[in-house]
Amino acid sequence: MEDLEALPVRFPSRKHNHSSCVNKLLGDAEEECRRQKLRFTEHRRKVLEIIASSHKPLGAYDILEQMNFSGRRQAPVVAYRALDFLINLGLVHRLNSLNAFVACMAVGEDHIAQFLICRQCKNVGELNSNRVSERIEKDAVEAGFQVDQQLVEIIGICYECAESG
Amino acid sequence: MEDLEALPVRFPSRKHNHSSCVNKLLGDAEEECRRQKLRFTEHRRKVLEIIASSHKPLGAYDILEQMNFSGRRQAPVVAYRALDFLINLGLVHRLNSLNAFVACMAVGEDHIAQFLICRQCKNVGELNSNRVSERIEKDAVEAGFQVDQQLVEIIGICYECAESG
DNA sequence: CTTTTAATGTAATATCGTAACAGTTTAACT
DNA sequence: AGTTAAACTGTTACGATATTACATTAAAAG
Repeated sequence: MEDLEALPVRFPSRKHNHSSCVNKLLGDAEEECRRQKLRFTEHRRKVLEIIASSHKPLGAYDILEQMNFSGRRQAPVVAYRALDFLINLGLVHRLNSLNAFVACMAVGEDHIAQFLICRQCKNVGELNSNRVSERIEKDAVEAGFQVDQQLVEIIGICYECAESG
Repeated sequence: MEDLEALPVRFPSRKHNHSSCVNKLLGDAEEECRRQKLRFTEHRRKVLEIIASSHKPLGAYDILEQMNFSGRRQAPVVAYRALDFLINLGLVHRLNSLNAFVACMAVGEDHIAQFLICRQCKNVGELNSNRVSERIEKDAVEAGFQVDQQLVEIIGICYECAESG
């Protein structure tokens, strides 16, 4: 499967280093907020940090649990508010099939997010295939439908889980 | 837009007659249950009837409300059990983006369901494009991912809503 | 007709998400 | 700086969605 290494987008490997994801995302967030004159507050930073530290989707209440930095238990709405903000900024995606959230792996690439969800290791990758989104757009139009938003979530097994049985 | 009339699959028109949908679906259900030696009980029939009577997605609790035929309020689990059964049989689909359910419009056609959800009239159609599902399959494989299940939900405006402003 | 499997009834509870509103901080503008 | 407007936070309560557990009943298979 060596040839796959050359592909532009690939399911994230288990070995890969998350801390670089986190740093990149936090940097992107800061820059984007500066540009749009939005406030990158502590809650928002913390939530992004938590989400970015894993490629496994996290539920809002999982995130909430990890927000106890001041010893206090936060109300759910705190997590949801930060998530809404980050989603609007395109830094976080919501997985509708799991009621869960993942960090965006393609910030600034102007993509229509499409997700690959491994049901074994639970990691999530982004497919983000223009060929898929264009095909959807064309076929929908043929069916008499004008597309605003596409939701593509693909459940299966990633190559690493497939290899390790 | 007359030429669209010739298309094999099209977003369901407002004018179209639901009672034929209901009858067809109930017939399919009975036949399928006979074939697989499964029981098509009252709850299951009722839930299918309720869902099939509309192309608008219904939440489990909406369905539950309409199940008060014996004057008694049923417990949520009653609706969920029937829904699970019908989904396994392929007679009902779940819309993850809405936490809601619709009747299948292509029973027995061996399709991978893809949904068109009109955000104005709330009706739902099925796109069920093989070109889309094959494109997804191919691109996922290229990304090192083996597909088990595809989830495609497309939000937008149907042609009738678009025409009427 | 008895055994086993499937379905139901019922209560309780888990999980996910939002509304409402008072209080505080920040930015923007005199 | 002082004032105002906008955005963010804290807190409580609640609404919406979904599942677990277990006792009971009904149906099918032997």
